[in-house]
Order: sequence, then structure tokens, then C-alpha cells
Amino acid sequence: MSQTSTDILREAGISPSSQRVAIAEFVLHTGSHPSADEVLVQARKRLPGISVATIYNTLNLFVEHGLLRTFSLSQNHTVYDACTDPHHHFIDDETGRIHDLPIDAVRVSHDNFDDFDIREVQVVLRGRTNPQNPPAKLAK
Amino acid sequence: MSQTSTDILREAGISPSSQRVAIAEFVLHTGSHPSADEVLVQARKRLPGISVATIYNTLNLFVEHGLLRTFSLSQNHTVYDACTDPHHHFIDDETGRIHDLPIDAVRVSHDNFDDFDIREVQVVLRGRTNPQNPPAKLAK
DNA sequence: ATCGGTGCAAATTATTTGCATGAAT
DNA sequence: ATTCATGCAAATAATTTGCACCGAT
Repeated sequence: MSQTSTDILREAGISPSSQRVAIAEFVLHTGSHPSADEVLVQARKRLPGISVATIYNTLNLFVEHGLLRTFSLSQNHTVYDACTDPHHHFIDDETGRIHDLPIDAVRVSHDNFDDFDIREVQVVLRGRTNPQNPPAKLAK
Repeated sequence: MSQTSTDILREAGISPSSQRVAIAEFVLHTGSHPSADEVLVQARKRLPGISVATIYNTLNLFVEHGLLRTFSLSQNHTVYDACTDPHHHFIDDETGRIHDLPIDAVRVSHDNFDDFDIREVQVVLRGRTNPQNPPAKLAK
């Protein structure tokens, strides 16, 4: 980690309270796409008393300051994605797990629409994760 | 309308109770992408006493039987989309309104992934709706 | 009378609001 | 002493569960 969470928060213009650092420590450095609930569990490992409301408010704050992006999946799951390089997503139908795909693995082109000014293109691929992978990858 | 809601429900293997018909009547025929709440309002116009739980349970039932698809937008909004022809979506940043795009207005190609078996490709474009349209379209 | 299907009240889960506390001037 | 930021309890909104009722056998 080249920069501490505290530094990242300061640079984003957020004052680094202990609660915020506890949350940042996990959510800005995980490759997973955690829900608010998962963030709560991890943050409590560092700061046991932290409240649910603070998790939500802090995650919203991070989103407003561009440190995170929300990603709204099927019904009951809003998920947070650390804003690193742009990428696309694959969602496993069975487990719901989200995998990042390199941006250039998916190409999109579209017509010009008179009525729409397009700012962002979001591609979600869905399907199954193959059990019979290249064996090397299965090694544990 | 070539087929009544009752017929559609029967064909899908759902017995057409009055509540279900009241919901189907709106949600299977609207071009909009209503939330559960909007469905509630419309269904109550036909059947004033219908409960919120019935709306949710019925919408879930329709989804299971392939009559609807859910579409999960930013945080607090799950929305239902009648399963007609495949299409993509444009979401207005300001209003949150969803517009359908013809399927062939967007082209996607992607690498073959060893690990993933892709069943569905979902493209969401986001941005602003242009106020300065071809004037004809603005006429009211 | 029993059983499966239906609808809804109540319970649960997710998220936001508003206020109490503390730090900075 | 006043102001503003912060965190959290409580309120609200969204969704699911489980049971009571009704119609068919």
C-alpha cells in the first residue's frame, strides 16, 4: 500500500476520524464488492462499537467524494466498488458474486442518440462460473 | 391488446385471481418501468383494498414465471420491466427515468472467458436527456 | 374434514433523518 | 460562547415470512 487510508481521505477532502479510517481501511483496499453489511463486520474488527448508521453515512460520504461507486445488483443488494481503474462486471447467477473484468475485454459501440448525452456505459455480464477450469487455477 | 391479462396469466400457468389480474392489467401493458410502489398505486385504482404484500408477492410470482424481469437501479429502486423484446436501457442521471433502447442500437463484443459461461449481456447507458431536441419531438 | 392455494398483517431488513455531543475558534 | 462537524439512536422505507381464510375434493 503506497498511501495510507488517512492520506487518501485527506486528499479527498474528508477529515480522517477514527470511524472513517476504520471503514476506509477495508473498503478502499478490498478487491471484493462488499455490501454495507459486510463493511460493518470488517469495520467492527477495528472499532467494535461503530454503528450501522455511521457505516451508511460514511459510505455515502465516500461516494460523494469519488472514492467509491455504488453498484446496484438484484433486489436486496447495494454494493460498493472502490474507484480504481474502470472495469466491467461479471455476476455469477448462482452465488451472486461479482468479478471484475478488464475494461478492454468488453467492447461496446452504440448509435448516437439525439435525445441522450451519454456519460457512462455500464456492462454487466451474467452467467455461471465454470467449474471445469484450467486445472492450474483450481489448485489451492 | 390481442390477449387479455387473464389469458396471459393462464398461459404462464398462473391462476388469474382478481388481485393478479388487477396487477397484470397495468404492469404487463405499460411501457414504463414501474417500481413496486407505482404498481401499488395503479392496482388500487382497480382494486382499492389490495395490500402491499400482495403487490410484492405477485410481482415476484410474475418474475418467476417469466412475465417480468427486475431491473435494479441505483440504491433504493427496484423496477419491473415487462418481458417483451430484448432491449437495452438508458437512465437519466437527473430524473432517474429509464428509457428503452432498441437492441441493435448497441453492439457489444467480448472476449471468451475460460471461467465464465455468459448467459446474458446487460448494457446500461447513463447520462442526461438533451433539452434541445429536434423541435418536432418537443411539441406537446 | 382436509388440503393446497391466496392474500395480507406483522416481522424483518435496509437505509435515512435529526439530534446530542464534542472539537475548533 | 458559538459554530460546525460527527456519530449514532430512532424513524422510515423496502421487502419477506408465516399464518388465517376460502374454495375444491
